Amino acid sequence: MTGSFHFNDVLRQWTEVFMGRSMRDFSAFMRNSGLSMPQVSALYRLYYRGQCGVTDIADHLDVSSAAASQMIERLVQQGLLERSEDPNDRRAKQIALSPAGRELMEESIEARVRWMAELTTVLSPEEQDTIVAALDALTSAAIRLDPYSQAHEAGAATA
Amino acid sequence: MTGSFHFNDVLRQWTEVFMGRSMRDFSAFMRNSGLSMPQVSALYRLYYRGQCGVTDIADHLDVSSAAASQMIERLVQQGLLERSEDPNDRRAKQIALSPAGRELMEESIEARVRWMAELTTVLSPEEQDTIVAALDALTSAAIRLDPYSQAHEAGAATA
DNA sequence: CTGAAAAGTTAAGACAGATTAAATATTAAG
DNA sequence: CTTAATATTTAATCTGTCTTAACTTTTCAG
Repeated sequence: MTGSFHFNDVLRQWTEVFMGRSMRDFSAFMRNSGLSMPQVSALYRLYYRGQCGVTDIADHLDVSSAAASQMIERLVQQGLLERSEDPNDRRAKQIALSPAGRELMEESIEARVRWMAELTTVLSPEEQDTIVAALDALTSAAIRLDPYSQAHEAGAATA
Repeated sequence: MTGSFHFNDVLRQWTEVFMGRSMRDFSAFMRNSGLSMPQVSALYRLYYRGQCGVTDIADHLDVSSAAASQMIERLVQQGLLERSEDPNDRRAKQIALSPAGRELMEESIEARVRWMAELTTVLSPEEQDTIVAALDALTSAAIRLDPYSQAHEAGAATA
């Protein structure tokens, strides 16, 4: 049986290492893309939950709808978002990732995947198997505890 | 043998889930603490590598030293950093986390640890053991590939 | 139809953070 | 000692983001 002392110890070490690296890379990503934290947060929100309205973004970022509107406008001009009228309620706008915006999000996730993959190259096949099993278990646990963890599908539901 | 297709698939799913959650929490952390991305990045840099000069921070953030100086000034005023004269070179300043700053960093890491720990509560003891083994292997791989991944010790080197 | 509520945009003002250029203080070279 | 280089700060300016307030358009309740 693995003592819970050891367990938390391992968890903390991994988290420290992972966060240290992620922070560096993420900071560089933001500088390279010229995006601010609220902008990135909005893009991720759209990546994970799909299209939504200006007010949804504002609520998510905890800012006024005016602020969200302005920020979205800049992202639209940069070609990362698409804004269209909601056919069911013409007061509302539908905000969604543009193909370029989606690509940006995918690339930022891919960078993290690449790092993890690189780590495993220095590990034995047995350790790699262990990692697959562990991450698989963690993923399903995360989705069980918070179904919104799953990324939103890209294309429309072509029935 | 675990096929590499399966391996990358598992890696990507975990990364998506993990990043989605981290992004939400991290964004909230920044809003709650009132910090910007460059500020957080600077604080992490100091947490992981310890005290350094203004120019080091500037290089790390890829901004001018004037920008770093101004940003550090705000963080000093907020009580998160301490700035002192370098006794060996009185042109230079030594920037370090204040106790409050260190506490803030530790708390942000702790939040991530808690989330991971919470995930494991819905898993079996066997899965938990697998996770310990996997994260342990990943941590050592990360440190082997990039020794700077390890966090800097808090106290001075006594002895 | 009329008025209230809702969704978003626009405008004006404040602040953070970036840049460049100039200034200060200290160190290093000759 | 003088000059050049280094480390940081200050000033002026620009951009981005936030807020509040005012405004438009559309929806919904009577």
